[in-house]
Amino acid sequence: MSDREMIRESLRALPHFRMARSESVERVAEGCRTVTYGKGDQIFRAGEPCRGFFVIHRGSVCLYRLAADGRQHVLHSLYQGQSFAEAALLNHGRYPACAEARSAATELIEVDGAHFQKVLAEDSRLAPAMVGSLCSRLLSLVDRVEELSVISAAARLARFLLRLPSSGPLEAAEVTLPMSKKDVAAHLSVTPETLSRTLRQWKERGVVEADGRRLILRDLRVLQALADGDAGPRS
Amino acid sequence: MSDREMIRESLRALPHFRMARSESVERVAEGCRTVTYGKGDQIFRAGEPCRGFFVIHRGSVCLYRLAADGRQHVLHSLYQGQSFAEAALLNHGRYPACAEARSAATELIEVDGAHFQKVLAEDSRLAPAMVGSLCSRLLSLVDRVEELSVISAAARLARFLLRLPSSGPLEAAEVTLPMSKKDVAAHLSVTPETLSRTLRQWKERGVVEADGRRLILRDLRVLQALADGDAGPRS
DNA sequence: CGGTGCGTTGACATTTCTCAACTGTTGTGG
DNA sequence: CCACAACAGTTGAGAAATGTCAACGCACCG
Repeated sequence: MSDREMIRESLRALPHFRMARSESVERVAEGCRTVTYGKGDQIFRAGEPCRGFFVIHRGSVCLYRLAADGRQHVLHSLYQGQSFAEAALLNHGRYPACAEARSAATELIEVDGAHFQKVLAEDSRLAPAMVGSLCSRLLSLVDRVEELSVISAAARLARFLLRLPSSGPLEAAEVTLPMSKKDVAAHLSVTPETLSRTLRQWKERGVVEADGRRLILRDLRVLQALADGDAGPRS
Repeated sequence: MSDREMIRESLRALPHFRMARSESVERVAEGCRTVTYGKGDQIFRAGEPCRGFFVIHRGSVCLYRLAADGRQHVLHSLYQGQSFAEAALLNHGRYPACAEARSAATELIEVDGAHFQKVLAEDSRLAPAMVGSLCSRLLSLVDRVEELSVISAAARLARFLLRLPSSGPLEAAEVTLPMSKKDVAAHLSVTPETLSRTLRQWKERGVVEADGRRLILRDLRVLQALADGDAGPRS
């Protein structure tokens, strides 16, 4: 598959453009190029002027901010098929956070900002298509706000696990972590230590079994209760 | 001012429609009605089908979710001139949270969902105008996610105070809380006790002076450092 | 073989919440 | 006008959740 075709495919698969005419997508694709990053490479920094937005074709990316004390705080982890920085492009003109590749050979499609805005202005059917997906992004952020403000580390982890694609029988779903536990911890805004301890407790109670990144969820009911914010039995 | 005029005015002032043609706004206004709620009245509940979205003409509203144990968790506090539930309308068709009036005589404009979507589809200039404001809403949520995941209760309070409209000299800005301390606490996702204690500490250190809802910020530099996430001097 | 980094574990510090008590204010019905 | 209820706000004591620091095993990689 040529680069051009690949770009068209990836764009078409994006929620933003799923409702758009293929002609519109075609035009957007003209303003794209592919870029490849190595693990840990910085894609952009908070405050930089916004050249365009990105679609992940392969690999993974994380968005983070730097606190005053220099620590990274992960706002979002993104994977294949997701896009980021559109909101920045269509508003600020500046990136609100830093972005970094989290896998080796992370391949991104960079959509040129000026070109995209031109297409957006000229093609009257593109904007309505985007409104829907922006709203859905908005709602998922609302969920995240709730998660962070409301619920405990254990509940966040339970939710995370239950949302992973699972295989196996209903009463013993098997899931595989899509990233290292350290990164899972960062994604959930807890320390790796807390995550490790939480998992150990669950193992001791027979709620999960663990083997590296592969987990077997033995008691979905308990996990669901934890995810819903029930404190769960102490000690 | 007639109801119709009031509605037009309020809509025009909304970020969503600031870039829209006045003809578009006119059409949207046709599908609106005003509703008045008393303090504590429920506007809608999470999961209900979405009749439309709302603009606050007077008063205040909070959006919250109910945890499994029945406690309310505030996701957002909203005031005059703000709108809510558009994202729900343009996606789910269901409200993702509960909404409640927080002031007596809270007057809302209810924009009929079906009518609005019709206008959105027919008027090709409305959607582009909305894309911008949805993006800005998105960015403000990203900020909120960062706040909640990153920073301490004291830092959240410091940020909150520094963002309030202030009067007085630069070195002793005076601000007035826009709601009860209890509600401020809920907005910041801390308990009223924690808020009270934090303020007391600051008073003892001479950083702020307090008189009910009126606060004098005596040391903006310290507050700014706290807001930036510096831990600040212990004890 | 030695280094690097993840994951785990323990001891401890810190932050924040919970529960309970008490105060002061406000609004209401008698 | 007063007694009283209701509620915001404050304070204290103690518990719970989570983070910090340090140590160690283990796998992977040059």
